Amino acid sequence: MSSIARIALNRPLRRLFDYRIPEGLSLAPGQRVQIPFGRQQATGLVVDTNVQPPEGITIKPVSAAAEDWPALPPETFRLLSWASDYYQHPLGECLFTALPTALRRGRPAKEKPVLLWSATGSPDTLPTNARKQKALLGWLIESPDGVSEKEIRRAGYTRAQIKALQDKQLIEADTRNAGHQTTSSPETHLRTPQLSPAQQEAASQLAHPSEGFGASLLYGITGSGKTELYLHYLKTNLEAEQQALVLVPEINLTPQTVARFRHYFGDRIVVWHSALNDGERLSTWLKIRNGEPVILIGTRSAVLLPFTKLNAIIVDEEHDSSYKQGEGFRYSARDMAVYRAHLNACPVILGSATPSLESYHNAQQQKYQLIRLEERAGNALPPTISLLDIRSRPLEGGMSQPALDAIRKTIDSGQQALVFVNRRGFAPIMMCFDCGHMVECPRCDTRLTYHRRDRAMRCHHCDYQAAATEHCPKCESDAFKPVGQGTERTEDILAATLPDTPIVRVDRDSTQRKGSIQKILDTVNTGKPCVLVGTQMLAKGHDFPGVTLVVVVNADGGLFSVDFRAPEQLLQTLLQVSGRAGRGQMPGKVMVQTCHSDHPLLQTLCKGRYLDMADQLLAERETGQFPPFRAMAIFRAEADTMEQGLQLLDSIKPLTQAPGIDVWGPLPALIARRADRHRSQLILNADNRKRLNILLRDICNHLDQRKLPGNVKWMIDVDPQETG
DNA sequence: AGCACGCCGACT
DNA sequence: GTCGGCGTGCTC
Repeated sequence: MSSIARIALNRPLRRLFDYRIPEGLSLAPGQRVQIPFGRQQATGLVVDTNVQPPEGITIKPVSAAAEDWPALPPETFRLLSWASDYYQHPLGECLFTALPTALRRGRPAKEKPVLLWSATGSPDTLPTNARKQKALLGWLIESPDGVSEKEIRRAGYTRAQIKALQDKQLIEADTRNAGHQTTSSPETHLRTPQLSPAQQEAASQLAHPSEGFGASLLYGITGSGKTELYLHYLKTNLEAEQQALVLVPEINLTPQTVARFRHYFGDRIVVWHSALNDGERLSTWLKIRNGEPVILIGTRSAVLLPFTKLNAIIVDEEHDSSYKQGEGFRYSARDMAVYRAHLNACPVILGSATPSLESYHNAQQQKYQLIRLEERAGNALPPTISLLDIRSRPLEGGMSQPALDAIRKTIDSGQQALVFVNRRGFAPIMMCFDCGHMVECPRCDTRLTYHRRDRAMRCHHCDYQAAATEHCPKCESDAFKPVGQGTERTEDILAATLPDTPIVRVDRDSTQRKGSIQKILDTVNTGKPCVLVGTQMLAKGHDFPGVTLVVVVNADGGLFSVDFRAPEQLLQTLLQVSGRAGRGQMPGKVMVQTCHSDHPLLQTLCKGRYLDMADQLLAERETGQFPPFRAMAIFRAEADTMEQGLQLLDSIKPLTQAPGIDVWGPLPALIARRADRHRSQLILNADNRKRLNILLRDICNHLDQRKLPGNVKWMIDVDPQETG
């Protein structure tokens, strides 16, 4: 009797398929295979071997193994299998997200050989007007080792010019493999970061990789030098042949961050982020899979890479919500990093100035070791935070007079100021003061944001946009005015108030073009007086040593939100943005404009100790029986009508009735209609994670067997980041 | 997800 | 008469 392999496919199916393993072929979990599937050929991943074949079905044989080693090594395979079960997402899709595109499509696990062009003829035969071709040929004649197409194109030549020379048989391509770039010798990177006494104290508490699994929560206030600590840790603890993973939020993976790591580790540093193309991804993926001793700095999906010698994991800004994938396979890279460390029996360091309540709770429960770093490097003083009640103050474009005065004073004394606005565009609402009409998105239940720079009305929840109008589109009245604050409007007010001062706007619109953020940062880093105006983007990552004043235009959005995470997120944002102030020798000042200066949350904010606020927020979470005290999952439905989605969720509600599980809903989502899809949700809140997991699995099985109208989609979100 | 099968409307 | 619309069902 021949053996059977259970195989997962890259399809949204919650089931696996069994195949006969042909004589002479040996397969192991994680291995890539070619299989006949229906009447097509597909690429699959072996999940199990030696399983009992199903009855009454003719089993087809595996066509071939793509390679004789598992594309997903054991720990990576186990990590993804665990995640598939934990997040209740189809195993095949989970496993395949860990493969680069080429391997997903069944192509060989080999890098495309680099074509090197070299000259075979002389430029004499070229017509005189072919100047570019002549120049290129001249260059290639001087480069006997050949030049790659990438380099040629970077030098300003086009593919057509290469083709023209090739057709005339004046150049030829050599398919010789460029091979691995030689890594610079470790001798050139012997230096180790110098640590302050406070940093040394923190460093001494971190466990060595040889001690096996252990999670540490590094609470380090902004400016305390967490990155030096990471660098020092890796430098002194990671052996030459070992791999390490450093997770960072997308927005923090800047050339500066990478340069800082390269300074100590040279070419041992490799990066992984969304801007890489398929070829670069494959190349890095293979490096990791081959066990090359790299330190990988990467965003969310880097936690899925096939490390084989992983000995340390660092999650920087562990509270950052971008670690949670918001669609499809909705995993949390931070949580998977902790489980991965457990599987690899290595340490994981979670670092933040504003730890998530989840991680802080784990530290209090002694699951994580709490390490504090509460001293700013270089004796910089922490910023002072003050509230500015704007209830009865006249505002100019959202800015109160005291705030404008403070900004002017800062500029006059040769320093820089930062103004934080939580919305891009000019104004979030355009409203008619005659008929009361507000311009809405035709496809979503949202209002359109007015973008004055390009005279457009845009929806921030779908890709809809329309030309802005002078008059009310409904009643033609010219009492048609912007309501509320956006970054563009604040920029205008500041430009009018401070005509001789550069105003620099930083938001998604102003940084869209590649390299534009760098240009902006270069301007600011000259240290000349200027005002930075921007959104969340400003709160994350970048250092502005010249900034001594931070103004928060409006802090009230998160105070009374329906989302239980809103207060935590508000505090984190306010503290992160506050942390931008006063990095140099100048003490920083933060002014928070609010209509609720007596709100306890804002009161505690002024005292500035994040962990005190975290204690307060955790107490509220416990009273409300929210995570991390209970386990939460959301069933989301999406359909052409609200009725269909609610009906589906209503029909599964009886299945959720179990002891220890609270069920809320079904209810329309906060934005009930998005891109013409009606969204609803059923929230499950359980006192026991295991029981919740089993319940979710049962409901999935039930739903898989049911036939639903084609337009109705459902999905599960475990540990949701947003409950709206 | 693909892909085929299938059963109704407007075309050469 | 058939070309093609997308509803349903299946893939070891």
